[in-house]
Amino acid sequence: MTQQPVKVRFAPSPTGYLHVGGLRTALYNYLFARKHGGIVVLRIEDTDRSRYVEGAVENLITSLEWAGLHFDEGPKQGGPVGPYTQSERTALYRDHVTQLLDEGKAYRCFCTPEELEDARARQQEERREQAYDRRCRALSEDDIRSRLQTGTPYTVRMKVPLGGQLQFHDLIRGEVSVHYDVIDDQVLLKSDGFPTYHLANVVDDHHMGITHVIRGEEWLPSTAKHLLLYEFFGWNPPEMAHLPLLLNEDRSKLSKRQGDVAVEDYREKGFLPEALVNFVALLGWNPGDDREMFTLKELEEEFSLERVGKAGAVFDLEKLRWFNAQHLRNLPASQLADLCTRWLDEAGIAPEDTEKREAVVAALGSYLTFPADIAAHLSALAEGQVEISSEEARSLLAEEESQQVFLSFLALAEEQEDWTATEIKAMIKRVQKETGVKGKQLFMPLRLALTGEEHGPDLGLLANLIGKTGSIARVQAQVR
RNA sequence: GGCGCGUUCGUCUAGCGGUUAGGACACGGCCCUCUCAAGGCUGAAACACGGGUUCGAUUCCCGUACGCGCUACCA
Repeated sequence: MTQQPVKVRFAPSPTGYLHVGGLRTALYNYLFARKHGGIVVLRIEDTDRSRYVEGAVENLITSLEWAGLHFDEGPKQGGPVGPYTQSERTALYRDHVTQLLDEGKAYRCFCTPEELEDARARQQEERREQAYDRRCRALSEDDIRSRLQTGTPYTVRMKVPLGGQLQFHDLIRGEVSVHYDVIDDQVLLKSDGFPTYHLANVVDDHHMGITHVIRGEEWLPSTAKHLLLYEFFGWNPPEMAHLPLLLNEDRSKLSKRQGDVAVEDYREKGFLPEALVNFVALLGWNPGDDREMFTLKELEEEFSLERVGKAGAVFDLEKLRWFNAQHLRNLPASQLADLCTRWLDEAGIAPEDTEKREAVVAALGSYLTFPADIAAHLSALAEGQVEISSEEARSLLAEEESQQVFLSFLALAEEQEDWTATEIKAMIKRVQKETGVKGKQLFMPLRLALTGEEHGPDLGLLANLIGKTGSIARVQAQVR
C-alpha cells in the first residue's frame, strides 16, 4: 500500500433514506479523513434499477448535512474523478468487463434467473452448500457465438480460482482468510448492462483513488472477491476496515421492523444532530478514557480506527435520549429558545421579548429531553388564570393556613418594587415570618396558586417570569 | 447446510499477563431542596464454557457453545 494522501468514501445506495448504521459509517469515514487531513467522497451506488427511489439522493444528502457531515467530493459538488453516481459510469464498467473477458478472467453466463433459482432451491432442499455450479464456465467458443447471435441475454461472471486461499489484513479485524473454493463465480455485469456492486465498487475505488475502504461488516465475506478483482486488474488494493454492525435489541442487524432506523425519523422526533452523532460515534468507538460528551469537532481530533471495536453494538434508545438531554442543556439559551420557538409562541411569550424567552428556557432546560417537552411546562407561564384540576389541590388552597399565606403575600407584593427572583424569594421569607407558616405548607399553596402545578422550577424564578401583575392576580384568585 | 466474524454488568464500553475488573445509560438508596427535574454521593450488576501456555490468565493459543453476518443478475 503506497503512502498517499488519505481518501475515503461513503457509498450508500439510494433506497430512500439514510439508515443510522449508514450515518455511523459515513461519520467514521468522515472522521478518518478529517483526522488525517484527507478527502472524503460521497458516491451513489445506484446500479440496481429496480430499486430506484425518487428523491432518495437528495434525501440522503439532506440527512448527512443535517448531521454536519460535509463531503469534499460528491454528486452535488462534483470533483476531479466524477461522475459520483454509478449509473452515470456504466461505460467505464463495461470497458473493464471487456478487458476481463479478453484476458480470460471472466466469462459469459447464459443461465436464466429461473434456472439459477431452481438450482438454488434444490441445493437448499438437499442441504448442500449453495453456489453456482459454473456450468457456463466451460461453454465452447461456438456455443457462445451462436447464443450471442440469437441475442440470448447473459451476465458476465468472474473466474474464481478453483483452489487455494486468499488472506488479507483488515484494519479492525486483523488477518482474515477465505478459501477460493467457497467463493462463487460472482456476477459482475448483469443482463441489463449494469454492473453489480462487486465490480462497480472495485472499479470506482481504484479510479477515484480511494486509499481506505471503511464499511459495514456485512461486506467482509465478499472482500475476497473484491481483492481478487484488484489482482485481475493488476491494481493495488486499498486498506480494508470492516465496522461492527449496529444491532436491534434482540441483537439482529438493525432493521426497520424493530423501530426507527432512518436519520430523518430521529430528526423529526426532536433529536439533535449533535446528540445523534455523539451517540452513534460511541457505538463501536471509544476515546480510551471515560469521556463521553463529544462535539463533531472533538471527534475529528480524537478518532482513530485502532479504537474501533469488533463486536456489534445494540442501538440503545434510552442512552440516545440521555445524550439528547445533555446536548440540549449545553446549548446557549438563545439557541434553545430558537428550538423551542413554536411552543414559546403558543404560550404567548412575545418573539421580540428575547430576554424573557431565554429566561424561560434557561429555567426549564433541565426538564427537557426534547424541545417539545417544554410545552408541558409552559402552561404555568402562559397568560391568563391557572386551572386547579385536582380536588386535593383545591382543598389545600382553601385551608386557613393557605389563605393567611395568600393575604400576607398579596400585601407584601403590592409594595414590592423589584420583582426579581431573589427579591421574590426574600419576600416569601417575610411571608413566612408574618404568618409563621413555613416549608411545604408555605410554598405549596403559592406554587399551586401561581402555576397550577405542584412540581416545577424554583418558585422565585417562576414568579419572576409570571410577572408582578400576573402573580398578584393569580394569588388573588385563590382568596376566599 | 457451507463459510466468515464475534462473545466483559440488562445496554454502550475500559482493560492490551499480576486490577478490590473501571466508567456511562437504565435501576435502587442517600444528599441538595418548597416540589419535580437537574446535580452530587452511593448500591446492586459482567469476564459464555472446557482445555492448554505460563509462577500467574478477563487478557495468549486450541476446541465447544451461543450470536450475528454472508451465501442474489440487492447493495
